[in-house]
Formats: sequence, C-alpha cells, structure tokens
Amino acid sequence: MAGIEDTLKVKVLPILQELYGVEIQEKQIQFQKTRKEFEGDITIVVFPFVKQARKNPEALAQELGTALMNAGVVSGFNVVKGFLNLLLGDSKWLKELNKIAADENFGFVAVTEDSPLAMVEYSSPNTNKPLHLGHIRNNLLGYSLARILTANGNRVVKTNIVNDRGIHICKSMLAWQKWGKGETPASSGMKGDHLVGKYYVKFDQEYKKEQAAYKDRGMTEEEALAASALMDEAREMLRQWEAGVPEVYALWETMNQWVYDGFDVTYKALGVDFDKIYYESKTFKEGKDKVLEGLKKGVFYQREDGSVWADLTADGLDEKLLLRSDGTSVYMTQDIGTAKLRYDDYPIDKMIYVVGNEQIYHFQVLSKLLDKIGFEWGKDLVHFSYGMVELPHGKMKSREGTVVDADDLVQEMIDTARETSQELGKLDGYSDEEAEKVYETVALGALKYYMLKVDPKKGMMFNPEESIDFNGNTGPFIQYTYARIQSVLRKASELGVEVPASVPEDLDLEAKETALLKRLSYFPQVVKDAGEIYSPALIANFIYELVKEYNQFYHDVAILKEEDAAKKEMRLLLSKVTGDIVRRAVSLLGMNVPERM
RNA sequence: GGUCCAGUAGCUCAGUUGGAUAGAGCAACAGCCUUCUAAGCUGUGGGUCACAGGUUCGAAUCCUGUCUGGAUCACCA
Repeated sequence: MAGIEDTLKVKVLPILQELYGVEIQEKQIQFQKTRKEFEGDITIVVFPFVKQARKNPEALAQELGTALMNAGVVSGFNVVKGFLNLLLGDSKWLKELNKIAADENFGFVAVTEDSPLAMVEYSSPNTNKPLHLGHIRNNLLGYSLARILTANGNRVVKTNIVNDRGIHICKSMLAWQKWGKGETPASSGMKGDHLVGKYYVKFDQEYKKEQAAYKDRGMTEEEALAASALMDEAREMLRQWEAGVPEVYALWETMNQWVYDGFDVTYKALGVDFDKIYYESKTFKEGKDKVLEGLKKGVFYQREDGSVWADLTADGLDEKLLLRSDGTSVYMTQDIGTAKLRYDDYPIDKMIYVVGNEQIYHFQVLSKLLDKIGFEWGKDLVHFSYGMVELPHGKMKSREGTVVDADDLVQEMIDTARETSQELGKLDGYSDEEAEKVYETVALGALKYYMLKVDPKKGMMFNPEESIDFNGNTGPFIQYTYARIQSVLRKASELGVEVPASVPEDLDLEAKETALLKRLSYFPQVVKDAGEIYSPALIANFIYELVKEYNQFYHDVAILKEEDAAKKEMRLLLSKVTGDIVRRAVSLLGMNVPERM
C-alpha cells in the first residue's frame, strides 16, 4: 500500500503542477482505500487543493483522472463528487502478489546490531498471590508489544520487575507461620503461588475476625485499627526482614521460591517470557542512594521529621514523598532505583512500562523525578497504560477471593476447546497427545485474541462465556481459516499440483481475488502503524479483516476446480501467501496457529 | 473539589492525520453441506455516534460547556 501510494504521489504532483500551474504540497494529497460500494482500488480526495487550482471538485477530479489515464499510470477511473477513484489494473495486483511471495519478511523491518534498543517492562507481579485476569491482559499486551517492536526493527529487551518485599509479603509469611503447619507445595499438591496466596487470604480473614472482636468489646473503628496485634506482628516481621534476621530471611526466600516456581508454570502456559528479571529487594537500596544524592544536590528537601520530599508543584503536580521519616523507601524510590540499574545494564533508547492506567499519575511523577535527578531519558519514558478488565458480575478483589485466577481460566478455556471440538468430531484421527496440543493452541488463541483486539487504553468487559464462543471475531475463527488453508494446500499436493513461486501477470482477476490481494498489500503499513502507536489491537483487526476476506474468497471460487492451470496456481499461491501472512501477523499477538483443526 | 480517561446498534467492540450513505461480531429471523473443513458463507431487521453550541466545502473524529461512568490526588504497592 505504502509503495503504491508513493509511486502514485510522484506521478500526481507534476501533473497537477502542469494542469494548474500551482505548487501542491505532498501532504495535501490524501489517499484512502476505495470504499466497497464504489468501483476502484485507491481513491484521491481532491478537496484539499480545489481552492489553489480554482476549479470545482468534480471537474478537477475528471481532469486529473484523464491525465493519469493518458500517462498510463492507471487503467481506469471514475469520479464521485470530490473523490477520484482509480483503478490500477490486474497486473499491478499480480505483481504485488509475486512481490509478497518472494519476500519472506514482507512487512517486517530487519533488526541489526545498530537498531535502537527498546526495553519493555511488563507483568510486574507481587509475590504474595497468584496471577489473575488483570495480569493476563498485562502479560499479553507486554509480550505482543515486544514482538511488534521487533517487527519494526528494534532490538527488544523484555523485562519484569518483581515486587518481592513489603508488608503484604510479610502478611502471607506470618499467616503461614501461625496456621500453616508446615504445609509446602509438595505436601499439599498446590501450586506454590496458590499456596502462598491462600495464606495471604487467611491473614485477611483472621485480621477481620480480630477487628470484629475488638469492636464487640466497644472499641471504635480507629481504636481497633491501632490496637491490631496481628498487624503489629506483620510490621515487626518487616523490620526483621530489613535487618536481615536469618530465620525471617530464610522463610522469605523459601516462600518466594514457591511463588516463582508457580509463576513459571503460568508464564509458560501463557507463552510469555523475559530476558531479564529485576527484584525490588535488590533495587530499592539503589533508589535510596539516588534520592539521598538528589537531597545533597538540593533537588529534594527534608522535613523536620526526617522524611524526604520532592516539590513538583511548579510542574503542576503535588509534593511527593520519597523516603519515610524512618528512612525506609516507598514505591517511587524503588522505581527510581530500578530505572538506574536498567540504564546501567543496557543502552536503552526507549523505555516502555506496561502498567495499568490507575498509575498514570505515578509515571508522570517518575518521569519528572528522573529528569530532575539528571537522567536525560527520564522525560521520554513511555507509560503504556491499559484499562481495567471488568467482569459481568462486578469488580475483582483479591483479598475477598472474587478474582478470576489466571491458571483456572486457562484450564477452563482448554476444557471448553476440548469439549466443543469433540462434539464436532473435528480432530478424529489425531492421537490424544496431538489433539491435546491443538486444544491448547485454540484455547490460548481465543484468550489472547479476545484480550488484544480491544483498544488497550480502554477498560474492557471480560465475559468468560463469550470469550469461549467459537464464532465471529475470535481467535479460533482466525485459526480455523488458517487450518483450512493448510488443508487446501495438502489436497493440492495430493493432486500433484505444485504451488508456484510466482505467477504470470497477464491473468484476469475476479473481484474477490483483487479484494484479498488489496488486503494483503496493506500489511506492511499496518505493522508500521501498530509499532508507532503501540497497538496490538490494530494488528488484531487487520487479521480479522484479512481472514474474513479469505473466507469470502474461499466460498466464492473453487480453488482447485479451476480448469485454467495458470489461474489455479494463482489461487493456490494466493492461499499460501494469505496463510503465511496470517501466521506471521498472529505471531505479533503471541498466538499460534494449528495445521489442522 | 483538582487532574486524567471514557460514553458509537439490545450486548461486546471497530471506525487511521477531519472525507462519500457510521461498520463488524454476538443475540433474533430467513436461506446454503454430493464440492478444497458448515468452528463456515449469504441475506433481513436494528443508530438522535451522551447532550448543546462552535470551527468549515465537510465533524463520531477538532474546540467550548453540560451530563453520566471510571481512575487518581497516601509515611499502600
């Protein structure tokens, strides 16, 4: 598409110059896809230069079209109001098909050692509970973003910052100590992160009981909060951890390891991974140092109680606490430290944080703070924020156990894929193992596509039942089309028809064939746009349109029944190329496609 | 209260830097399996683009105001 537009532009500019003797800016020439209800391949909007040319829109379009026709640039045209619809002719599209077939990396920019380096932070779990639905959106967005950036010619480092310290971790540790009776993942048969999460919930339940008991004894809400023995114990544990008390530290290490083992399983199931993992327990001291350095330089100030603050009121933000009065660090301090370590480790050109939109303010502040401390890259950091995932029933609360657990959800999707597939008898003849693999691919495809097709900025409604629907704008629909293409290719091979590397350019195309080719030719532009605005949704919508186009083509023409050998080969090549593009486009979403389903 | 984000069909969502008669899917209804996979295809119905102004050849899109929903403004992370 881009290529076609550029060559057209070069031809159109001098013609306008010659016809009307006016200098038209390149920007003024607007191309758009010709709408379905009109005849044509590409459309020029002439309104932008009617004034300069001092002509009415229709006459201008008519003259421009005639000139382009005479110059042999287009094979035909028609004018509707101010819209000049151009027909490019079949040979142009067949040339495009041969080009796509010859270029294995069609639409992707090659990555070299000199390519810019982008770091994508995503996932960022806490080690006191398992991953849930919100994390799934985060993980899928982050992973997809990394792939899209790679496709656009960036070196990419995927990173994860694990929040492995703080009072919330101590809560599960304390609860396990008090009520765990030595339970381990091995002894309980539970996944480590689920086991630890169970004790986090346990703490909250006991804490609520305690508070209720206090209130029964006549305490006010505030008095009860202040009197909490449980919370005191948790805080004491945090102090002991910071002081490095061996037993506490050992317990912390053991329970964290359980959680990491559990996370690994979930990440693997989701098909996401990381190049480098940072731990807050190892970065918060670095942040403290940076803050104290800033204090010395006079960028920050200290209050009477010893707490350290940044005054951002001049930037339209508030005052921000960086170190507590007892000298311990807060969330912001840790992020400063992590940022510093990362820039020490990598020559980062672009830093992207995939973090929920409830933290927009946090990242505005972080950007300003990093800038003030003297990191010139601070103001360029990107907070790729995404909206919350809501459920039809209401909000999720991890402490109340109303979350949708990531592992459970994935398992449910796989079960549904299996049931539906078996009902339809889709995979008869496959071994159990092979079939199971397909169920997983389909289940994950459904989940990923559903999560990624929505504009990340917006909050989304996750309807479990609808997501497992195998009809419509869904991952399985895309996978199904791909599988059917492979089936056509297998059948052709059985019949002894080879898919050619290229086809003659003097064939006559039918409307559905041109439409499909047009769609394919947009691919590079879509990848580029998605990379610029960081949008997996753009890719998802493109794939859906492409696949729909193929399905219409598939049902309209008999690919293998065609008598004309050249035309049959053209249709086969078109199918193969479509399959290749679908597979590669889908990989940008972290999705896989099955060869058969 | 300040700041930020959103509001498009009954539901879930698209809608490129302002362009033609605002599009899909789901749900409803009606067709299509002797053919390369019917997890599909075709058709029908369904809209005050939250509301009111403004900018212009042209506004769902840009500007202003209002309403509604969400987020945030912690010595939580």
